[in-house]
Amino acid sequence: MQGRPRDPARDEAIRKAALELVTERGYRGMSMEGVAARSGVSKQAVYRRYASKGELLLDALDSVGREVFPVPDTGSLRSDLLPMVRAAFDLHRYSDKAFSQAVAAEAAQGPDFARLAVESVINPRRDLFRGIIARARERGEVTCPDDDVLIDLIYGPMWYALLFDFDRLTDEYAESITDAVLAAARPA
Amino acid sequence: MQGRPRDPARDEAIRKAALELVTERGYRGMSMEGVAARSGVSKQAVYRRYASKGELLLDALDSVGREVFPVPDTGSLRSDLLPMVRAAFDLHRYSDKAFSQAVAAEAAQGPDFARLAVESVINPRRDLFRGIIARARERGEVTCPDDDVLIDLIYGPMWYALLFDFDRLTDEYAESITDAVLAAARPA
Amino acid sequence: MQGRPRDPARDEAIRKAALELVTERGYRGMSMEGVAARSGVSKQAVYRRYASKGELLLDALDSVGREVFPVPDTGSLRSDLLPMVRAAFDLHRYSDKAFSQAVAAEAAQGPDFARLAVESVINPRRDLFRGIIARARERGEVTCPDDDVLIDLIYGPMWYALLFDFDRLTDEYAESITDAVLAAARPA
Amino acid sequence: MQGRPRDPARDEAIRKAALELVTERGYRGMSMEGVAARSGVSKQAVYRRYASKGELLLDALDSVGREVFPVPDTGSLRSDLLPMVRAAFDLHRYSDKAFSQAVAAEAAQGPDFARLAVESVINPRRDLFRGIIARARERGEVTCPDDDVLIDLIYGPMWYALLFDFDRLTDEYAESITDAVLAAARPA
DNA sequence: CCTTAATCGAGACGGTACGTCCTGTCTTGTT
DNA sequence: AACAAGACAGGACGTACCGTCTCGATTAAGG
Repeated sequence: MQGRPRDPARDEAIRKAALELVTERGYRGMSMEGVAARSGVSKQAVYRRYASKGELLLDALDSVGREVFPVPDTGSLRSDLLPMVRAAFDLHRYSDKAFSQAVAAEAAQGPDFARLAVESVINPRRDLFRGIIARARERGEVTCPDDDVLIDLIYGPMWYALLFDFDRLTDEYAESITDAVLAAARPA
Repeated sequence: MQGRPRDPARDEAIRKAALELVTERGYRGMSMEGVAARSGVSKQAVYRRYASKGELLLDALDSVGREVFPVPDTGSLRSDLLPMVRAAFDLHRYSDKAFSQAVAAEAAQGPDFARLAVESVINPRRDLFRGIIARARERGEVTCPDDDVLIDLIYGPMWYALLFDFDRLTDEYAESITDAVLAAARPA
Repeated sequence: MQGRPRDPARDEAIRKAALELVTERGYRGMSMEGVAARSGVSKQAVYRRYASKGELLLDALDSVGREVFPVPDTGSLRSDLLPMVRAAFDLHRYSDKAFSQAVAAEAAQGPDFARLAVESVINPRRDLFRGIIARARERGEVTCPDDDVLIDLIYGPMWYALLFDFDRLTDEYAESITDAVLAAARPA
Repeated sequence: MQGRPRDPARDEAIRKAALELVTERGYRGMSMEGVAARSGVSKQAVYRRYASKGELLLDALDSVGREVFPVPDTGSLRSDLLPMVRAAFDLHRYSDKAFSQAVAAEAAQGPDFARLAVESVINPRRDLFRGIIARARERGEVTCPDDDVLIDLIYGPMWYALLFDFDRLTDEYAESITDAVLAAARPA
């Protein structure tokens, strides 16, 4: 037997409240208590779904209609990469900033959440770049052995900027980073 | 000035307790309350010295006998860079890991601490690389216009790994990153 | 009437669980939740039968095979009374202690349950003594006008001892109380 | 060293709130949370003073200006006893009813509080009668060996009536009980 | 030498959030 | 209908820190 099913409307309300709170007031301002209050849901209903603030955070993040960014395939690594990097930086510079900082805050507080975040947020995003790099490698545009290092060169600086609130994720910066990746991909 | 002077022994005890707690129990396990208790000092004595957990964190970090790493000057960018990157990665992989993660956690929670951390920890460390790069530029080893991007290529991936608890800050990784910086420094 | 009839096995299981819990863990340890869990019955099934913890308590109490104590008729008030008082004290001193204390706790918390308890537990027990006293009155052993006062002299001290956990309900005490009742029944 | 002293005004406010709540809403309506809220004091401040609802209850009870009832000494047991019994019944019939029922409820829920209550409330009240009985014994008005039984004959029925919400603590009842005590004190 | 003023410990204080438990109701699908 | 399962709002529980605030007791430097 399976009992009364969870009310999807509540799922929704909880995620919405979490998103709002984290956006408006940052990581510190999003409490389980606050989420319950704002969503008009009992604390139990929140804890039934999420054992911790972190889980809720990730699920809320997931549920945001991650509009799929079409991975480009132009035949040139640079022109494939640049718009992707720009899009990533833009996203984290504006709409997702508070959110990503919350993820960073939680991740830095313990490996449990870190693992979770890697699985559900970090890796999927990294994967977007793997196809591009693989194709470029076939074309001979990439000779360095390790794809992951190249991806680290993109996301590393991005999270670094997010973490310390550098106001650096501009289009020019995206270009600089892209060029660095290109250089590293095919070292002299 | 008059009145009873602050007891330096207490300064020390507080920093020590903070370090111990953050090392043993991570960011979450270091509370002002706990620091006071462990150091055998009153809460007031802590707050008199540090307005916030963050300030204490940074000061404790500062006070760790930052044994000055002698910045090398070998005449070649690669051989200057590599030991520095290795040392940085090593430090954050072992002794300073919990501590740096605490800094990350706090920084991600608000711009106030982020600014503070940049000033007292992030920038000084970046500066270590500036001299190296400047000398290399004079020798013609660096043609890319922006030093900061190069430094981001080092520290970005490092903090990224710290943040999400990647176990990646090995010597090989230091070499990969160094090579990427070299390639980016003098793009084809 | 239509629909599925109630399962008597569940009636039984519920009462049993209630008795066990109240005996093992006292009033505090008997929750509707706990009863449902222990009896392997849904909470709804419990609430369908009993609107409140109190009702369940009383019904469970009732259902305990109240082995009927044969009311004596020896021709003398004292020898009728004494075994009855002893039996009552004994019962509440041992097997029924936790249970009666639970009834007391619930009764003290509101007049609703108090009324219920009086009806289903208190009065029936008082009635046991009425016949004895009536017969004694006919024999001229009782001259005081009010039977109820005499019964209060028995049960009052008993519940008082139960309430404040006096360890006083011994056989000697039963004798003392009986003698007091006798004296009060035919005052000088 | 002894730190900041507790604010007596808060002591007072807490007790007052507890009294009000228990009077207005009964035992069930008095929660630690509610007391804190009504008294405008933090929950901590309440828990710092009282480890449990019971302790607070007793202290609040104690603090009520128990106007000392002058123990009479008229030379006759009956005329000493009657006003005392009347006063006791009256008190518990009116002003103290909710309060005493709360004490009963808590006492019935566990021996810890029961012991506490006996010590601070039950025994002191019993002691009021000891002097009277002792004097009467000297005068030869009391021949029964045990004072405690006589006192049980008074307080037993009283708490019994309180517990099950009998509306019986009238002046006539006080007289009946007094006469019963007299009879029991000097049995034929 | 004797104020004067900041320090010290201890710990109270109002808050806020934590995560758990129970109450009594309700909503599923199953029997 | 009753049933198991379990979601639900609400409310209380007792605990932990936060940062501020009294206390009375030191502890130096400056008058």
